[in-house]
Amino acid sequence: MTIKRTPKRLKLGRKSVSELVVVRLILYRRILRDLAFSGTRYVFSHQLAALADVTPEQLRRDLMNVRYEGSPTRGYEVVVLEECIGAFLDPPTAQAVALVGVGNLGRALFAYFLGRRPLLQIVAAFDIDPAKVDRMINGCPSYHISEARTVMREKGINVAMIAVPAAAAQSVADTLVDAGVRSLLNFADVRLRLPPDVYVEHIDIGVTLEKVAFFARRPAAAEKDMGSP
Amino acid sequence: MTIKRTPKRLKLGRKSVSELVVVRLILYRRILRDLAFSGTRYVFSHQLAALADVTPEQLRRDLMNVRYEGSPTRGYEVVVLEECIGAFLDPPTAQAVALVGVGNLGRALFAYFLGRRPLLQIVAAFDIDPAKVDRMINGCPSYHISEARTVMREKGINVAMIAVPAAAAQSVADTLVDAGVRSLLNFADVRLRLPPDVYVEHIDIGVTLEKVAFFARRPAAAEKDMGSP
DNA sequence: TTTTGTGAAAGAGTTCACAGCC
DNA sequence: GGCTGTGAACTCTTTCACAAAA
Repeated sequence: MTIKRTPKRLKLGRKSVSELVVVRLILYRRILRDLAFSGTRYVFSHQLAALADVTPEQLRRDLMNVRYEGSPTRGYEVVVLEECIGAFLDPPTAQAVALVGVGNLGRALFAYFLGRRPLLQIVAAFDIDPAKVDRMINGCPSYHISEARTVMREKGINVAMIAVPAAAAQSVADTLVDAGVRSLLNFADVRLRLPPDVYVEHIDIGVTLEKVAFFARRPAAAEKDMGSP
Repeated sequence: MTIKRTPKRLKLGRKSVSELVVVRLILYRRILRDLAFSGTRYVFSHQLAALADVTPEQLRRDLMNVRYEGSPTRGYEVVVLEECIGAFLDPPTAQAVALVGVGNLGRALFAYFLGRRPLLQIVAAFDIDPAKVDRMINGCPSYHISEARTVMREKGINVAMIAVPAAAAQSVADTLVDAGVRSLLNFADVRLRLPPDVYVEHIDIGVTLEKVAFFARRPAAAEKDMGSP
């Protein structure tokens, strides 16, 4: 009966993909890498789905976004599928990442990225503490935050991680956006207010732990996860 | 035409609430605390919604889960609403939390919980490194992981955070479940396979950064966030 | 057979739109 | 007027179920 029409959401880039699909594709690829490393040649959707903790139907639907078809007899060829997902996900060229805040969390992030992820490298760290500035940290130069604009333009950085105390996060984010950042990963437990063309992802540890504690006292009903990323 | 019937998902606890609603309620409460601290007495839904980066309609719908009604003239009374959300979210008694892995990330987590969150306290830390075991870390005793079962039973811990290398995470998780944990927050970048009555939340930093990097190179379409937690 | 890829249906979550109230 | 609470509509996501393939 309703004659409504809400066109909305014109495709972005080539074809519009939801964040949920992107996250799962990233996850599938990681699992495929492990499989390839352990010598597996082929996987069926139900096997890969089990490893990723999703249903086989969901996996297959997600893979429709990638240009690759499996064989009904052998399933998916591990390395080929991994490459096809990569072709979909990866930037044409490596992306440089900045890290702001070199406290415990910042150092943990450095440790995380040591060795892996050649396409995403932390190439600059920032802080305000004079003791942490103008040094090399895990092979990466650190600067005072006041130099952000210059350094980030120079190195062409457009992705940054914020690992500073909550009180400083908004001002740091403003500085980064001013320095040309397009996309942010924020670990401080404040919601950042930024221009709509900047993509922000919050990893809110406090909220997440409260959530986990909340669901720790449910009756006994099995509930699925597939949560944060 | 289809005569299908899929009853499914019987309510859990009192009334079934989705994870998304729980996360947002936790977020609203944090913002209400800040507002109360800064002396604000009343908020309208559109103000609180703006601070939480959701629509006013969504905020109001989320609040339907909480036993509290606002006034059309003054909006919501900050401290009262905060308390009502607390009554919904909080455990009847404080919850004890364990932390496994006292590396950089583990120490960052300690720093995170210093002072705040009186209802969620890290009361035991575990590691395998002899240098980190049988000491006090931020006022919290640390034990070898082999003592987990005893210590956790003794202290009645049923929530744990896993901050160990990926290779060790599954085995740690198995140990914890054996020790009676009902709910886990996992920071290692592996998907844990656990019995369905254990609630698991993954904070997968690698996946999340790849996601952020992916969305850093979108055309220019404004996309909302409200992501991981 | 068992598996893949995919329309179609179901289920979740969000937004619209309006009644009722101050 | 401007606000809240909420049924109804809408949109997004997942699951079902089946044709086609090897």
